[in-house]
Amino acid sequence: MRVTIKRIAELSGVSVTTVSKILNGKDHDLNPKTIEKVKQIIKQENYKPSLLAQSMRYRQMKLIALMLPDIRNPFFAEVIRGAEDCANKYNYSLVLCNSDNELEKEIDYITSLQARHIDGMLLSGVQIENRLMENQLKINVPISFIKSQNNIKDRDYADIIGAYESTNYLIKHHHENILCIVGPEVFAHTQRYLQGYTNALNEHEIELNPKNILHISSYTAESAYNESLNLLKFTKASAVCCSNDLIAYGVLKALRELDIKVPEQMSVIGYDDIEFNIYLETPLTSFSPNRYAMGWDSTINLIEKIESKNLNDFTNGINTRLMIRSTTGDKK
Amino acid sequence: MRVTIKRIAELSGVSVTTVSKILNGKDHDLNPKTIEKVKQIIKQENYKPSLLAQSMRYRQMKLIALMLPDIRNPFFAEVIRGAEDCANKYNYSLVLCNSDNELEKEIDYITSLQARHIDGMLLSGVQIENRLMENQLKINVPISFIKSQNNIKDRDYADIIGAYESTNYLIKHHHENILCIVGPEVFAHTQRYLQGYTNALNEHEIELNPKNILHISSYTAESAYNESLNLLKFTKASAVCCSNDLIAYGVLKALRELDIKVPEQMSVIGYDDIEFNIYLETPLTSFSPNRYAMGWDSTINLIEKIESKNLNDFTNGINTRLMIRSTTGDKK
DNA sequence: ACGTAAATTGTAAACGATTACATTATCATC
DNA sequence: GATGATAATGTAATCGTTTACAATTTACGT
Repeated sequence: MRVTIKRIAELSGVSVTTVSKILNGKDHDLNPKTIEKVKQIIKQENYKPSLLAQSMRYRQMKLIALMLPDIRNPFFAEVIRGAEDCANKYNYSLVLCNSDNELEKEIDYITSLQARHIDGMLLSGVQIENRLMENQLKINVPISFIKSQNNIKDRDYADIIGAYESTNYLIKHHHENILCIVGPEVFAHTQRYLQGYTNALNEHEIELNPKNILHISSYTAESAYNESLNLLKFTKASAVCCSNDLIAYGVLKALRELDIKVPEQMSVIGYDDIEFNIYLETPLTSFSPNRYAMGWDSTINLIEKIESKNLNDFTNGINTRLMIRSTTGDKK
Repeated sequence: MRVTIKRIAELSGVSVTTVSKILNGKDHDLNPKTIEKVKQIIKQENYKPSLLAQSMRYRQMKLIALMLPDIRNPFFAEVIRGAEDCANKYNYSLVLCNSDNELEKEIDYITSLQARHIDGMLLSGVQIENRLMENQLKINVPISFIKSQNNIKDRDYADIIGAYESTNYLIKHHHENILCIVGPEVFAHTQRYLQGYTNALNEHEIELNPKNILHISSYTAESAYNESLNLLKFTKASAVCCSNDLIAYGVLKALRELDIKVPEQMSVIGYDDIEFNIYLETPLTSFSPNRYAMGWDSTINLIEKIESKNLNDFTNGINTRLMIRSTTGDKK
């Protein structure tokens, strides 16, 4: 049986009010002797107030839900760490929700999470993201989208910048015919990546060739491998921008199979810069959005909304940049 | 303001009892008309009972804590998916706890999680694992260790089998001088891996050379790289067993740097078989413990303990096996 | 010895659900 | 129309906290 405040009160021979006051430091009007005695018993019984009962009173659970497509995408690991460390610092716990990119699952989660009295919600790469932003769907708790910077303008999304800088880099290295392989259109990330790609082309007055854009059916290496083989076989392009590293992995595998040399015949750029890039045959050039910071900052942002106050605890160095490794080179 | 059972009662002009009975299907003694009316209002108001209040009464939160060293280790992603899918099926949510291999953090978590009224705890690769198994530490909720099979005998741990089969495979391919690079001793996994390695050597009457065993300071590629360089430079061994894939990655990097060819001069075997293995330069031979099943089965095991009943919902195909790829070969 | 202010401590309601038990309504029967 | 059986609904306690407010005790001046 759990030790309750009532039991502590009994053992100390005082009322629960007194114990509660001591627990919450509101003991200015209490006899120091009483305080001493009660504290002693609390320690002795190793008593910890029930977060459940507290939540019941305060109507907040100190619980944040983190919804993402699939934790197996290594992109998320680092983001989650950032989010968890931050949540923890402010006494929140993180509940994990894998949506598998299924809209139905996402909506199911939202309903059941609200019954759970979560205090807020972190969203990354989920389909409802778009709907929520357009206010087509209502959630009665604060939400925060995981992106590389908070309080930023549309133009400053890391996805846009990343795609822009990647494409730009390739153009600077004399590539003109550049493929862009991205995930399904439903994702905000996909759309922003494409936008960055388009921006760069426009800036250099290169005409956008719709055939150079390939939407694959999911953000996995397998899809990318299967679905890009055909395009890569016949393309005249000399470079590819991939909207995440997993896609780049699939593409690299396909290129290997087609015996197209990287970077000699084809330059490849990923996005996310997951740890594994450095262990690859030819380490992958990739845009690094500082995922830990993304997780942390979005969480701070959320907690600020939940508690309606300024925490001023954002990471300072955002540090997004194109990590140039070995899959990219000058066009011959 | 949240819709409560009280509000539903008011709107329907009945008492909360009546509503509660209807919600819980205990409406056999209620007037069908009343039931209809109340159900209608529940739907209209989109009312969901508060899990919090229910937990308060039933004293269970439908919450399971999952503690592991670091989610960034890709080994865990698949395990977590298995655990989450299973938890979800039985209406539990998963709370994530990264312990960073710090005993202090682990113990902190345990205390704070109990205040949170978690119903049970899943543990994987944490230091307290040993202490708990030896009953040096008490937790007042059911716990379950994530391992490859439940209800199994000591000899059947996947770690032991994996190390045994890996070593065995190397011996069969004429290697006799085999290194074993493992993580810190505090981990149960480390100990079991070493045991499997030793078992295999014993079986073939190869004497164990203590110098062939290297404990590195953490389960990361970086540690492995830094701390194995020296050993690899001077060793006469022709093969290495690594107690996880990250270690193998570090070792591969070191070997590349030392210009030791894999598998011609050195065979390398990992453990975990993380997805990335197939994208490596020379895809890594690795023992695959079916991590999804590990997550799922351990969770079933836990929920069975929590609810004291048999769910009979274990995955059937455990399917652990040595995935032979390109980092291993015959000794010349 | 008594009133009063100050110092202590306690009572009870609230948070949102569930449920044993009590109460009220309905109706047939004598 | 009183009685009792049955059907339908409601009361109040409980889970573990917090807190506005009430109550009690103590100290002190007259």
